[in-house]
Amino acid sequence: MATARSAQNAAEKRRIILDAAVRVFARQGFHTCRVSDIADEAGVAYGLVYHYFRSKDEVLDTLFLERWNVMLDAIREVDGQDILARKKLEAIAGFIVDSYRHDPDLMKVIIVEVTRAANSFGQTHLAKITEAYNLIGAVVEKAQASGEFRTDISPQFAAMAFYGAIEQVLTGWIFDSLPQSAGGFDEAKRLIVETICSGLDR
Amino acid sequence: MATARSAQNAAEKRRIILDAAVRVFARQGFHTCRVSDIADEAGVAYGLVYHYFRSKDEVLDTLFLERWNVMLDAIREVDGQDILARKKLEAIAGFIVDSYRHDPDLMKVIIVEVTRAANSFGQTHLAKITEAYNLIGAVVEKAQASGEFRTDISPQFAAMAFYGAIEQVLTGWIFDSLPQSAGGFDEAKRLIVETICSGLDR
DNA sequence: ACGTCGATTGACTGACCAGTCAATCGCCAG
DNA sequence: CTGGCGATTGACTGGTCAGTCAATCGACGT
Repeated sequence: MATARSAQNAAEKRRIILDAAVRVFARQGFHTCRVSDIADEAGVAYGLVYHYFRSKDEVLDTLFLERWNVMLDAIREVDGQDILARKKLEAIAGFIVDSYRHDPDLMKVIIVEVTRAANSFGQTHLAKITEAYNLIGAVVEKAQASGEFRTDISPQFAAMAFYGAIEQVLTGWIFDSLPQSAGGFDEAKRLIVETICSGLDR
Repeated sequence: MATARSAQNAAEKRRIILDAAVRVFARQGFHTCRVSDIADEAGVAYGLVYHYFRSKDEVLDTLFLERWNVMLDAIREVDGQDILARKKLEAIAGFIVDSYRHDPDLMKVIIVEVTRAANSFGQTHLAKITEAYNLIGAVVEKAQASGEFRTDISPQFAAMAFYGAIEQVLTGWIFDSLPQSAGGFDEAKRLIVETICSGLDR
């Protein structure tokens, strides 16, 4: 039966190209790399990239949306749980940090080429990106309503501060402005949440 | 006397091109715009851009370094004062927010095209960017030594969280993910410092 | 007047690269 | 075996632009 096996092969090839693209984008950057670099890295012919994707852009779009949707689902799932907001923020920060630990190249691409590049690609995905801020904002808002968080900081601001802190730490790791010590990942989760929830004051 | 007047004219022309570049970069992004767009916006001939700058890159480099050095000096100046660290952070956040208020286009270019694009341009300026983190880290470190800040959060982390929060808020304004209300700028300074120093907990 | 020299012009070139497409491959059904 | 069809190939095209350069301008000193 041709259909099933070839469908599987097709999906595998597509994945091979996507994975190669992650490595190439992470190494050279989206703008600086050529489509032929992706093809070479994947070990396929130039034209095959265009068999599986409409354009170079679509490759990056796919990578971003795949991962970002997983993250949005994770945040929604966490928010549905009946736990303290601080625990929710810990889980969210943990998810993002673990994403980086598990596949630093992919996270580098998403952050550097999409999230932090709202001018070019981010523009297309601005709504999706903003969705994350809104979900985090909702966590904060509920915590304010329940009395867990103070109410004189707008949830949207709090969300930006929280997400910004995480992204800055990842960016620091990505570009070696911040040392990645051995047990640094778990330490990082704690420090981020601790800073945002309890503050630096003694 | 030719020298003085022409030197002034030259400096003015250079400035006209730089200012035009800010508008063009902010509107279209560095990668997407052409050098001819800058020349058109400045009302000069294409070739003149290359009389004043070695390359398109050098135009962006100049814009970034001009502003970033001012900021580094401002941070150093603030840190030299004998005030609470919280006041120092307020002054630093205030300086950055005011920079945005005063020239949103320039800040957009610096953040979007350099600071948050460490892959392409940021790589060149990584050392300069990191210098800011280190200066902020030093503020925190001293505050820990004096007992003003808790000592279980590394100064480097705190600096990243603080700077990340600010940059994320500016990015939110830049791309309209975050509403810029009328008195929002001063409110923003307060909220950022309040969040990082005192935390969200009630 | 006139010569000099930096400022200014914009047409042109060379390189680069995304995307196309006609040709070939190879798997499977009949 | 064979025909069909999707997968795969990679040479080629068209368009885009950064950067060059020879020509012109014009301010100023003599």
